Amino acid sequence: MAATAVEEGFGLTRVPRGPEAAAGTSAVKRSTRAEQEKAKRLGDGKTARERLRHTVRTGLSHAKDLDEFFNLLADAGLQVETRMLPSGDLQGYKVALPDDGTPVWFSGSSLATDLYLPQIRQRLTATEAQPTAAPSARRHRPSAWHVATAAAERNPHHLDHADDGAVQAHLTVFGEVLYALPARAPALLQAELHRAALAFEQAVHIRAHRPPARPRTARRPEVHAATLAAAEAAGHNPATVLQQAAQYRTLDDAKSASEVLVWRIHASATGTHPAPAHKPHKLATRTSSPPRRSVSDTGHKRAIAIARRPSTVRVPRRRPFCPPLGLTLRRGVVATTRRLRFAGGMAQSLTPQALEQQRGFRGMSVQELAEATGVSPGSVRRWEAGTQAVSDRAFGRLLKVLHCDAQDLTAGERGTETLQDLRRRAGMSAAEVAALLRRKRASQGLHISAEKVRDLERGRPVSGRDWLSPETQGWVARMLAQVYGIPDRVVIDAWRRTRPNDIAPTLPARRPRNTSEAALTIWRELNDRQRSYLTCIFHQDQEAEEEQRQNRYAGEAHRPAAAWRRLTLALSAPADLVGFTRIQERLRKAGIHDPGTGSSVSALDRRGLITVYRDRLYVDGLGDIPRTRVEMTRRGRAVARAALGVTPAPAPPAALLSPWLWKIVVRVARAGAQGVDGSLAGRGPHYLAVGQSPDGRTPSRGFIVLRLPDEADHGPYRWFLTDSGRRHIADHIDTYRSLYPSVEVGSIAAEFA
DNA sequence: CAGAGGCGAACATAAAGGGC
DNA sequence: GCCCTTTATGTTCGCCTCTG
Repeated sequence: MAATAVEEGFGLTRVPRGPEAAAGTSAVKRSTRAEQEKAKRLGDGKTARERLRHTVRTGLSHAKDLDEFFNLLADAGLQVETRMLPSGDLQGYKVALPDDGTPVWFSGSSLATDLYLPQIRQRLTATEAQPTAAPSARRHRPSAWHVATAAAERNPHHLDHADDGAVQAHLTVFGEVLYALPARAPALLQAELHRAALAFEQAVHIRAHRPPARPRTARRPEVHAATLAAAEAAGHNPATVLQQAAQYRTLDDAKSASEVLVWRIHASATGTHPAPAHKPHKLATRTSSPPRRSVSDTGHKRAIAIARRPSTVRVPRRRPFCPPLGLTLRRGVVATTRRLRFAGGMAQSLTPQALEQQRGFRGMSVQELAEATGVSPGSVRRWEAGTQAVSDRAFGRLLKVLHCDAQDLTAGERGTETLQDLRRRAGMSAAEVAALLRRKRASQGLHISAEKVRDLERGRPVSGRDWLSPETQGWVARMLAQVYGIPDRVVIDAWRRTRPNDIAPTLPARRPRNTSEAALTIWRELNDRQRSYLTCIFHQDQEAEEEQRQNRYAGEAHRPAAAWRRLTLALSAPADLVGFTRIQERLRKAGIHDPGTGSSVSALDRRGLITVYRDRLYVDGLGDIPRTRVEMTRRGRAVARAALGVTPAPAPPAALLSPWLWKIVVRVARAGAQGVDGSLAGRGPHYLAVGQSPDGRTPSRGFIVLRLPDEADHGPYRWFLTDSGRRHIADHIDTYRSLYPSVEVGSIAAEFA
């Protein structure tokens, strides 16, 4: 029903083929099977055609004319060849990836219809013909980000009111903006923007045409998947997503307009900001709820089974959108919706349309996906039809094959994972995990079985006396992290979400490093002078490390170790002109009054305790003078520590936040129901917010979330604590207060104590 | 119009899940 | 740990659409 409405509303029925269909659209050309195989062989997620299409489109979006266009392609490292007519006019072009073998050429039209040379020429000409502002006005024009965002905000109006051609033009230009953005965006946003561009490319492709006189059912995967992609990728339809995006955060309240735009696009596409249940949904809502294990009146956890005999209830051929739980139409018959059992109970379940969309994006047929995933095509069809859940093992393989994140396939978001989600992502059954855990020494005595793993994941009491202690649970959490190949903190957070009423697991303390006898032996072999040098350099190194730590706490950007560990030892110039370096000062205090760069330094270098760098430094009045810099090696630090009896400061337990992130969490907690405004738009959200990821791979902590304030149904979104964040504060506030006394917790101390 | 490929449905079976 | 139930998956068949 919903699908029909969307299809009718947007004419998303079928894309005409052939040249007449291509005009004015950006229909992409699918990669051939051979190209996909080659990409797979090379361990590449993308085929050559996809890479070229992206690069060419990016170049086009930056170019003012054809010359610049070809120059940009060459600058991007592509091999470019043009064909000339006898008249001297350009006839066409072809491109190939930089390749040490025989280049495989693709003509522009074989990448996408809008990359055909006449189309490009037409577009560039049209761009040139645009009236431009007077030069004087340019000085005051708003930033490109503001312009782009404003254009995005106007798109809903165009979609609603403009004619078809104009709509297509707006969408094409917006798509080009999306392609151009990554080049200008901060590095951490580039991946998001790139994904948005790809999603939009698919969406625009099928928006182009009104339905033919005789409605037909889309059959081929690219057409159907793209239809869904349009709805799905853009939060179900382009008009709604853009309207919604415009209402999220105002540009003016954020430090970075680019982040706001990315946030808006991402939030619209993934439904990051679900309106509270009591409020009217502003997003084109997913009509599906993640299928959940139902609980009967008796409390007996038994799901309503999927019909084993579908002869009684015919499943419709197509269910583009998951029906709401409750009632749904099945070929004119009202029947109760059957809920999937989904092997994980509360696990984030696969969204059928998301799978179909991801498969469509990659141009894979059901057969191909089934082969790659190691299941039968029948299973893939049932997953996409929503009649069968994906097993834990198949889910993990699916993520690998589709090169996507769990959140791309499920309604779940990063930072909301349960223990079972983590296992499904790793593609393991409970029995496999139990077997792997049993092999670990730390699991001895725990008698880990698949049943205990399941009990743990369901929040049920785990049998066995040993399981009660937080220390044991900490060990289990760490072993799970090792088995799944993810950081401890991810498991700890998922553990707390899964078992909120338990005591938090305590991660095993880091073992104090033993003083190495080998290090002491090296120390004994040094003469007094060499020992003094090593000691002074070590102290200076530690001082630099502490300075660096303080700067980081103060919010300064991360600097690579090479930039601050390399210490200046000496300048070859009279001391009365250039003074002494800090290391030389230390050496003088230690009684070495001729602190030069001679044999002692070389001896330490030879033993691998320090690395010596020699270069020249320009000093006013003296010109270029030789400079000697030294950097301690790990071995050098170990020797100095062993000899001086210094034990490194214990690092905070892995599940705790850095002072910087703790400060953010405290700030959001202190704001309470008011929330914190968009000024939080730094890197913090990547580590802390639901739906984000610090590294594009592991989930964020999920401690804060951007949403409308309670009781508000419009206006700017603000940051609030999640339950997970609240629990984390309650679990660790005392530890944090002693670890980071400079972070003022204020009123929340009483609230969370 | 024939063949290929995609898809849904029906049935059989292996495996996971749950109760005791 | 056993046994029964439930569910995911494999296999096969027939229908539909597209392509040449």
